[in-house]
Amino acid sequence: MSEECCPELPDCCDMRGLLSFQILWLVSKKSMNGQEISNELGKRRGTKPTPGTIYPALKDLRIKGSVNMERKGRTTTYTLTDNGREGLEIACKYFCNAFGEIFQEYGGLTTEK
Amino acid sequence: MSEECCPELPDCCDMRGLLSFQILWLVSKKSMNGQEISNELGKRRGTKPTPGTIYPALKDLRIKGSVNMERKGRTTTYTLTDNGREGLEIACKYFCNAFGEIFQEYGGLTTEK
DNA sequence: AGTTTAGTATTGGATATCCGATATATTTAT
DNA sequence: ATAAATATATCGGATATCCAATACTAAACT
Repeated sequence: MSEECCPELPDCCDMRGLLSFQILWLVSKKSMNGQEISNELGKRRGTKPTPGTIYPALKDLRIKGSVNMERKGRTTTYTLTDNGREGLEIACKYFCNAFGEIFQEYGGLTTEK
Repeated sequence: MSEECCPELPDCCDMRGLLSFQILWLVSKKSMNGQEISNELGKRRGTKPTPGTIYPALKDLRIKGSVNMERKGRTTTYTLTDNGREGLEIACKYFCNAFGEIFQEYGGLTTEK
């Protein structure tokens, strides 16, 4: 088996969305560059976002003031701003309120394999 | 206080997405008409989707074969198809794999108020 | 020096999700 | 019968999210 599980994409409904939210969540755990963020997203979503997806998203988050960019040589490190951390708190509340029941009812079933 | 909590929308990131997934989840619990589905979404998201949001989404799900429509008088009742139920299972797996950690780390904190 | 690789970035095109506005049909109320 | 309310539906416009393709820069390699 591979190192991480490989979630299949359903054909019943669209699973896009919440990319910027998930980026903020990941960056809140650890400041990372674009490739590292893409890798973390790939682990969770099954497919790594392409450059045309991830870099515009990061640019928007910078414009919103949610993350800082610091370029050093070849890589750009993204760090959560204070503003971003406050917003993320609200976003997590919103997210858990909207989707929490799905985990409570379904989430526990997949861990016991 | 009001009957349901009122999640605030963050300004740090976009919280759109997964509408069709959430509709399938709701309909899997109970066949409903458009207004009932909108009301359930409103409870979870804080704002009810407008007709311009919900009806095109339901139409797409019907075209995909995930739900059936049955019009009776003024209302149209939406029911999950077998195909939709299979897809929803996959979608839940995908969703929990992608976002589960956020609940595990954050979700429990909001229930104790 | 020259080549390759890694990381970043933009462009163009597609789709889903959002709203506000408008419209229609059915039911209920007057 | 008429009016009001309910439920459904479409249209136009905006934005986020997705990909494929292309391009650029800095580092590493030969």
